[in-house]
Amino acid sequence: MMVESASETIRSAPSGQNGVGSLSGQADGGGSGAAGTASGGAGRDAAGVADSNGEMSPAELLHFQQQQALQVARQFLLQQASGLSSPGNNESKQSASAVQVPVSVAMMSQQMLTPQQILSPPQLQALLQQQQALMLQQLQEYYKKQQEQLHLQLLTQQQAGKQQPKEALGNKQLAFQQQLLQMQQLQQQHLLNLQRQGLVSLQPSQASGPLQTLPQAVCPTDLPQLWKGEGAPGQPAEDSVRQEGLDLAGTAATATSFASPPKVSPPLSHHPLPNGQPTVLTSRRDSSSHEETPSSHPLYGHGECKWPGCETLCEDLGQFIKHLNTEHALDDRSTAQCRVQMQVVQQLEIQLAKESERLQAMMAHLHMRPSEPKPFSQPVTVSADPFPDGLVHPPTSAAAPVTPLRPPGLGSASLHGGGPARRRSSDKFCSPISSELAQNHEFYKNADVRPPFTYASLIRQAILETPDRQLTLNEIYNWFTRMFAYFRRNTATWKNAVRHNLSLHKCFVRVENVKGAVWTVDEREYQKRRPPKMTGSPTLVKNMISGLSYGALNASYQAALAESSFPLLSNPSMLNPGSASNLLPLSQDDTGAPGEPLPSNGSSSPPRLSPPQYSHQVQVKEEPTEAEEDRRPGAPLGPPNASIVGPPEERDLEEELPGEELS
DNA sequence: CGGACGCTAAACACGG
DNA sequence: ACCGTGTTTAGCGTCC
Repeated sequence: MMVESASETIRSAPSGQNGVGSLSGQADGGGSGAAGTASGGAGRDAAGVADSNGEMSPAELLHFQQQQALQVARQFLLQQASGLSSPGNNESKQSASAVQVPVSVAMMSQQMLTPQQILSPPQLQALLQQQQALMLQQLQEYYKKQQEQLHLQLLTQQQAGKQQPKEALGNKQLAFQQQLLQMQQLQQQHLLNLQRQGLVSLQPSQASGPLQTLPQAVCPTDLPQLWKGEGAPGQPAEDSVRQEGLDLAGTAATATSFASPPKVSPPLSHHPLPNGQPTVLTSRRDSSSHEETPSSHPLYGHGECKWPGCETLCEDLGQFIKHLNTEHALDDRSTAQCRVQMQVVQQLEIQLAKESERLQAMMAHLHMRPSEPKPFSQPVTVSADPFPDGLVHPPTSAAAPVTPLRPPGLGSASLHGGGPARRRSSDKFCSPISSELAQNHEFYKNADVRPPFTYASLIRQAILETPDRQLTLNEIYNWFTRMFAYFRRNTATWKNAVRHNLSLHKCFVRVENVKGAVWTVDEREYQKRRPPKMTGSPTLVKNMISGLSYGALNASYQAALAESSFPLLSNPSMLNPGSASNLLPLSQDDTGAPGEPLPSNGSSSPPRLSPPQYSHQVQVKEEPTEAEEDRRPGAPLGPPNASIVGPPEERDLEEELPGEELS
């Protein structure tokens, strides 16, 4: 029964993932599928609105539409907020996720990940962070403005609405939040730009799609194409100019700028304001007052029309105006495009809200930890705990600013909920256990969730965290209970499992000690044991790749490597600060170097990667181990050495070395 | 399908 | 006799 439940849980995890993936997939599919009709449908839709409101002035119409859009956005927000983890109405969720997709590669990748690879919060964060860092450097200024604009808009347009609470963070938080948001936006936009650049050429065909699904699936990324697709020769009209005067114009401008590569500094004013307070007005004013030069119009820049998807070349402003009036008059198409643009903005707003939420969660996690109620009171205090509380505290927050967001939804972890088995999958991916652990330390500690690691991994972790790298069975038990709420129950079961694992795996060596017997880890064996499959596994690799983006891949991979060789290393954060220092040395030695625990602050934790088999690692480990053991006064670690040295172990014989062979 | 793994359960042996 | 520690074996499930 236990097994069953376990497998079930595990299964649930994957399904959840798939769910996400499917969502995105659907969104995508919707987009492409609708391609054929999208333009028509969308256009019609928009047209319908326009028609129905035909009596309104363009400005009013637009305003009206915008309001509607905002409302929708609000709804989305609410839905998202409420339905973050609850199965809610699929549609809304889908739309939400669809919206998210463009937001970050990480997220996207997450969706693509295999079930097992659900990015753990930290992992996700890591990815985000890395990406953000990258983008930040390049586009911070630029996007800052944009974000501000959105923010402003949002605030302005929403009557101090529901979002308030979120924004009601402390100043500090706000600042932090904004930064994060900006970064995220940067990243998002960067992606957009990249994609756009690559896709622009595709335009017509692709453009076709999404309008219809826009409300839900539209992602900024699609816009360019959308625009293009829709952008059939326009109908004559005369109000286009007026439109610009509307908020919408601002919106559109904003969106446009989003869509367009940063390099193309839109006349829009995106000159970075020092204080980062580019208001729509400001930008507008700037542009308008800018001068009479051709580039003074928000929609005009670099000699071309910036109307989404247009890019028509205009020699001067006059010509541009003319172009605007003719090509982008207040007609169905333009209206539709405006709508799209509004939606884009909405999406961004939604995203913003979402990210804000996330940030809050993060903040809460990082800063409120102390006050956080712990479901299970402090675990049994460990009698022989080397690191009393240490384990991760400070490091976690310090080292990983961006961390686990979710105790609630930890990727796979949460899924395991109660089931007993983490399965191989977990095993495979759990080598980076330290990272994962470090980052979700609090979560696991408090949540009755089965950690996605194998017993062997956990045991190893427990042992390695010790300065001496040796623990008595009881200490191991204590570590388990201390680190995981989950193990505060069913003691009989997991303890038995622990013992079983200790006995079963050669990587765990029992050493007679003065005060009894202690267990140590034979890294070499451990590495050996884990099939390098991970590395070799096409699937895994693929997943990794798909799941990781940009530098994340490297980082995570490195982390994985480091981890595999030595968990602690890769994640000093995992250790408590104090203890970390103690441990680090060891690990460093062992690892052979990772002195720097990945700047990623461990956040770069990769999805549970299986520990790559790195021969040298093994070696490294081996050595230290030996030496240590030998030298260790109180700790007689003879046995392990022997095996390491090369003594024929029964078990060893059985297993074939992957070739990582230390030598 | 089979092998490798992982998990749980359980039987046994030993020593305190 | 009981308990904690270790060792083994068996059955099952998952993944490749």
